[in-house]
Amino acid sequence: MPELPDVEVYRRYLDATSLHQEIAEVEIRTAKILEDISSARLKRDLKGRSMEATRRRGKYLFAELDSGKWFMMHFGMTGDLAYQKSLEDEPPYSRLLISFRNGYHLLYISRRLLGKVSVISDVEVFIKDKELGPDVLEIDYETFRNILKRGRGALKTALMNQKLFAGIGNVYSDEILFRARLHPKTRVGNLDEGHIKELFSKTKEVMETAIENGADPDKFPRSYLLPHRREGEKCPYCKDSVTRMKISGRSAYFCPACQSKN
DNA sequence: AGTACCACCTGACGGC
DNA sequence: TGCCGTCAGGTGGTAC
Repeated sequence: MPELPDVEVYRRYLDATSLHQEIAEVEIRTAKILEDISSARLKRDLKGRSMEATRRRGKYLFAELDSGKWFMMHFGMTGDLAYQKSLEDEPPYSRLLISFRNGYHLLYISRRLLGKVSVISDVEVFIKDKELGPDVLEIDYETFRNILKRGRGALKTALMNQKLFAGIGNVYSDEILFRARLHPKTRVGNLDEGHIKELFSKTKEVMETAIENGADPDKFPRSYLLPHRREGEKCPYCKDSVTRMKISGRSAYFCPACQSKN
């Protein structure tokens, strides 16, 4: 479930487990996850190296190698990391296996193969190539407002546009809109300063709350939409029914009573 | 330039 | 039980 909070949790996990250890072996089980790099090249770039630090931009995770290059990870819709000693209980869909000199292994897991890994030389260049907007965990209000005003169509679509804001995906955009009490189809151009302030603070609040709870939906406050994000479930505020609506190809869940259209 | 839809994959789940 | 359609937390390409 990798949106910004999930990837931030992975980043901290990587920090806590995998830094400063020499990579002894690399095994690519499914080459499909490689982005603009060959299996041989990825192995050459990782073997004998160690990860020294991590960075994240939106849903992209980067680990700096002691060579100065960066190991890039993106998780698609189904992705995870696992650090473990034994390979006996290896999780399914492990696509990349990094074995450290200490005997432990880091597994990159991707069921639907929509994620990508690579080695890049410059994170800033990578961000520029992908045209990623500012990370919403770090963005300040002025920037947030100016970017949002550039948006045109549905508010939900703008929030999820990684070129405007990096990090918000389908689930958390619904949560932000629910907490800001705005309809997902609200036209961006119709927002007033009060709406934008509310969106900014709810974006921060939702991201921070999600990270604090390990991006685990089961740990979310019951007053959030996420635990009730299914068609027909009761809205935690007004007991009206949560409704599903397709917006630019994705399912938006919202409460039609609480989230008025502007 | 912006927006909408499909493709990429592998399931999980509900209805019949 | 089994088959079928739909949906699933992302992104990039293509067609307007």
